[in-house]
Amino acid sequence: MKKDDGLELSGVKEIARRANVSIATVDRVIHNRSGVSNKTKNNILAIIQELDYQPNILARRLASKKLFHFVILIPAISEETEFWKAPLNGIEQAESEIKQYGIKIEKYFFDQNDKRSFVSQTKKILKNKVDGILMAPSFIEESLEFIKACQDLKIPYVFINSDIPSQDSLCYIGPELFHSGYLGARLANFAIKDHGKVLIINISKEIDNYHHLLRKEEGFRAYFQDNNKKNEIIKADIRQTDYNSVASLLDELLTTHSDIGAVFVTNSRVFSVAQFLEKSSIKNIRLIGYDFLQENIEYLKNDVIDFLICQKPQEQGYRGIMALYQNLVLDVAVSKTYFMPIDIITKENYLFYRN
Amino acid sequence: MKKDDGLELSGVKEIARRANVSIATVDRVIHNRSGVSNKTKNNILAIIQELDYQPNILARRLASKKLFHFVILIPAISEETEFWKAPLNGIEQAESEIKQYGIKIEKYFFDQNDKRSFVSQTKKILKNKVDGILMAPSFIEESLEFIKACQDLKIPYVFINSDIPSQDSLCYIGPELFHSGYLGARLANFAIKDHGKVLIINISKEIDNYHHLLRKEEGFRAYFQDNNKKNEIIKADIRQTDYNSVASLLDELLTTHSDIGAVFVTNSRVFSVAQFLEKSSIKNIRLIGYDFLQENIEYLKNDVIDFLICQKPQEQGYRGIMALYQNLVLDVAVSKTYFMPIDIITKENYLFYRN
DNA sequence: TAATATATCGGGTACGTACACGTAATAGGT
DNA sequence: ACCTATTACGTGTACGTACCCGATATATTA
Repeated sequence: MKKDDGLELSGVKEIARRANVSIATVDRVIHNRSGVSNKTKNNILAIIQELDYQPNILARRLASKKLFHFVILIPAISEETEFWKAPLNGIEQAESEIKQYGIKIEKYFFDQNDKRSFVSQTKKILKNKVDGILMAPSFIEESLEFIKACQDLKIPYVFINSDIPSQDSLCYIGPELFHSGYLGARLANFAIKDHGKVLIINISKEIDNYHHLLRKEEGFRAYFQDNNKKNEIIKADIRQTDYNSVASLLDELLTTHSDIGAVFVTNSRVFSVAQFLEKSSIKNIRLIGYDFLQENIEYLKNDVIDFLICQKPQEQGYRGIMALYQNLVLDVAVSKTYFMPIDIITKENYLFYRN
Repeated sequence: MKKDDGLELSGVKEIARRANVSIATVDRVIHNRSGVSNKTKNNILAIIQELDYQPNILARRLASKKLFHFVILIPAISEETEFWKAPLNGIEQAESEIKQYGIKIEKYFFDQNDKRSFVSQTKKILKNKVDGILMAPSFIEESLEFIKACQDLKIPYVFINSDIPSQDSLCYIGPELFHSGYLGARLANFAIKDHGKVLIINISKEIDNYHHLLRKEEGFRAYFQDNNKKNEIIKADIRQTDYNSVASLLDELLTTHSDIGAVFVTNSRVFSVAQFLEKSSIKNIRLIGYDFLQENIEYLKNDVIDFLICQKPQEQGYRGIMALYQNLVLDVAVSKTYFMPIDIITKENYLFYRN
């Protein structure tokens, strides 16, 4: 059985036939190149409309010698946290799917605790030919500077995992932080009902990521307010991310406040809190945190962590690359924001979770 | 910048050059066609190995006149439940992505309450040329008959949403039912703690889908057993799916058992239970059920339903078609089972859920 | 008027693969 | 020895698009 069974004609050849011109002329119109009179151009455009011509991507990519250079700029996978391993996996999955279409992905990593590494990587990036960028704009000031350069060079960029709104990015792919915190509060409330205090902990070394955590905190508080919950909310910031610092602060907090029923950790470092609770044999405190990390999963299995909220970091990476691909290669419009689902992971469903 | 910047040669042409034969001979070897001496064949195979030759899918699909016919056989979207709308959406999304690669999808639907419609559709399917099938094996006996015919015709088939194990399907894509019920129990227990009875309700007209629900029930009970929960579990089967039947049975049950704390409905018909609870102004019963249907979401918003468990039916459809595509067109191996994640949907995160 | 520039277009080849067809060499049969 | 089959290849065209290179016609300039 052959492809043309349906006897539908289309393609540049048919357009050329109808317009009584050559294929080359049709091609010029399609690519908006010069060398075509307005009359024939309009005629051809009309025929394209009429036929609802869809270019054959296969033939297009095969014939085109153009090679697309995509660049990613994300935090390196540190010993501190392997969070960024997941987006990288997604990026590599996308890469393997589209590399045969003439797309090359250059990978740049920076140290989350060092702005200068971010800046120096951005400099390197712009030394080469770049068609599109997928980046995590962790440092706001430095990111703004970088995207200004990109705008001048007319290089489109996609934000991943955290957003800088109204910066004319091609799109943002990542969590909606407010509702993420809001859900965290619901889970906390579910766990302890209306009794006991709840503790919010931000564990972050870098002040720049802080607005991130704050937005989650807002959502968290909003839930208790919206639902008229009277639980007292206590907040703690921890700038030193090592275990000992976390432990000593927790120790202090738990002696001051005897009736804490639940702890909400606003990022993936919930495992260090879990470690403390386990070591201290504290079992009457419910714990909620973020991200499908191996360490966190272990405590989820132990019932030390009750809920993990996760937003498919791997899919974020995958979709980020695909957004560039669809926009630049397939010339398809992509939606400005793609909020990831806010997934709830428990001991009972983690086995089936796809990061 | 051109594609061949990397100066890497490959492709049949290069293989032919190295083997000192023509392209056609290489092509014969690649497609395992006859007309090549063992000596040259082995030589060419060795070179292919050495070069790690990856055929160019673009050129392959462009040059090939072969048209793939995929068939889907799933329940029709009934007024009773729009559940199958989601998988169909996923199928159509996949279709739009791969139709340009010479793939056509023929859609067959059957009535979930009528085995004969299933059988008659299977007969129709086999009248035409079919390269692969995506089906929901709702009726076991009839499905077994059908896939026997498929095996004879060497047509690969993918199961979706429910499985018939050890039937040599290309793969199964759908939920793992036991853990799904297990999670339901955890959520129920979370909602009512250790007090009160829990009620399991199977609402299903067709006895054939019943094993489905039973497996979930097993998981549900297992949770309570594993965790030494003493809550009494009451079970109810409802064969008449109309609201009045459901309502009258619930009425009866709730008068007999005064202290029911939570209800677990094993499928998407949880909305009818919700409707009853709302109409009866019963607020002290927590409700857990299945699937992201508009009706269910409304009750989720009203706080009548507490949790919905959902397993991405749309993605199931998408992945089902893609599994066929990858296996038949790209000649890539696909894993035998792909269990969908078991997602928890609440009032706080439903806005961001991707079905 | 002739030379030259510019605008408008067509011919033809290439991308990497599939496959129909032709051809040469060998084998087997009479 | 001749004819026929069979085996083992090579040649060439097609898929739909991109784009180089030229050809022709018209406009501009000296």
